[in-house]
Amino acid sequence: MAATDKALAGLRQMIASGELGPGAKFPPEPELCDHLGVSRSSLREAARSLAALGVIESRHGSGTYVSALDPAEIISRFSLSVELIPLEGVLQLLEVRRVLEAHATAAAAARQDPELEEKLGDILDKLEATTDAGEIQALDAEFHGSICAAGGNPTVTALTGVIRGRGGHYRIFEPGADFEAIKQTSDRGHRAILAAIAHRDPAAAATAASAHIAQTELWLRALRPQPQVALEDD
Amino acid sequence: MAATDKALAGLRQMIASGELGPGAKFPPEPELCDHLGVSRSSLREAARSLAALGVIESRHGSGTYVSALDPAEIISRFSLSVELIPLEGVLQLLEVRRVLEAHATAAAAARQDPELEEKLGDILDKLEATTDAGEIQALDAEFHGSICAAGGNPTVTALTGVIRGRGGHYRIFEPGADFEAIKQTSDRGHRAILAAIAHRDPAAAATAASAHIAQTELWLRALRPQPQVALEDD
DNA sequence: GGCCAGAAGTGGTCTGAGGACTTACGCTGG
DNA sequence: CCAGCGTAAGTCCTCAGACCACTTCTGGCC
Repeated sequence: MAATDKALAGLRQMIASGELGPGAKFPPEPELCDHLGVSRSSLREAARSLAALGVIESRHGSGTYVSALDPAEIISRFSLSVELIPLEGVLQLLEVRRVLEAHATAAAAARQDPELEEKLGDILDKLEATTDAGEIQALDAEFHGSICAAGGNPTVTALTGVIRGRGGHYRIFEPGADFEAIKQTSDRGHRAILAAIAHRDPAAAATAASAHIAQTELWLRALRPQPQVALEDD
Repeated sequence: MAATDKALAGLRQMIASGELGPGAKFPPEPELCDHLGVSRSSLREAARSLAALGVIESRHGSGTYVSALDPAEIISRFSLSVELIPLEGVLQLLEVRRVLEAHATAAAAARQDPELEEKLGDILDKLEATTDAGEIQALDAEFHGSICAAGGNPTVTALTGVIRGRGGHYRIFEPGADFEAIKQTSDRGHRAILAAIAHRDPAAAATAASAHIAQTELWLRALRPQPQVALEDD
């Protein structure tokens, strides 16, 4: 087995065996090198792999630690790769989002939470009042994200959030020929979701959310726009 | 910005900008170091991060390439981290699997595919005839995996597969007090799913799949067994 | 008791060298 | 001319050593 793979397997085994639980601290790098029988370069490359996957965290000057191993945090790491997926793959991911978000929206509707409804109403008021593409995207994310969070499963919230972020790179809401029509359809979809939640109707909420996201898929398939290339600074 | 982060951002930007598409080859490491203004160590650590996320692939002696950027392949990389998630997080993930697999099973039922039904029947015949834990797990994965594949969305298949693999580390099917009862309930659940698919009844298929996985969640919550610690060799 | 400076511990980065593997070229023999 | 093969170039992989940057703890000072 190659050196880096050996180090990778060793580090993972230390966690999988229970020797190191969430938040635990690894021995210093020189000690790990000795224990695993690899050079420091190879150990560090293996550690970078696990850090990229959200399994461990290196803190400069302090040490290397096992992460919380929380699935929501681990899934969030996927945005680094998902943001690079081409349109064809994004459409497959949007189906995942549609199914999961319909489920989460239904769960949110089953709850009795006036504060949530008020918050969602405020978001939609702002959303319907703006035509700025960036603001639309941010408010849309806040609307759907709040609903998913109310659904009660942080992992679902994280997964749908990553996919939503990827879709947002496409310029559906840039001013253009169909801007008004698209914006109105989108706004109506949001109101339908909120109405279903306010009526405590999980089935209607799921249907409304599913239809809303399916509409986004249709726009993407039809427009096939080029994604924005700019990446945020890390 | 730290050196490794600078290299990471640079590599991602080369892909995001469209300069390098799926399958494209990167310049040699020394050239990239010069271009990005970092040392080879830092560049290699950044490359390892992206390789762990399934975005790039380094081939010894050949070069470094952009991956196919296929969402199913990228999601498969998650098994490295998902396999380390503790039970509490696995339950959140199982809800994701339940929702997605119900959806995929419904899609499979909507198709008319006698070959699939025959294949699934054969798998269940073997599954009902064995009591070996490893064989049960393999056949169960083949059964559900075949159905998801028939659902038509490879990304859904990959995601459910990763989660199923994680759940399989728990020893539900180890011989014990409730082994017989659990096995019978599981077998009946599989037959119900197959029957719904054979009857071309998507709604029934979704319900059967959802109930089957929900049952697994209940067992996991009740038993809270310790996961097997052994990891497969890479 | 609180604050601050120094020291120890630890990860981050760079440089240089040699090894291992893949690929492509050109030679040889048919 | 073509197939087979060996060599050479190209590229990534691993190691070793040194130094830097950041965090944390300790001890003394006010």
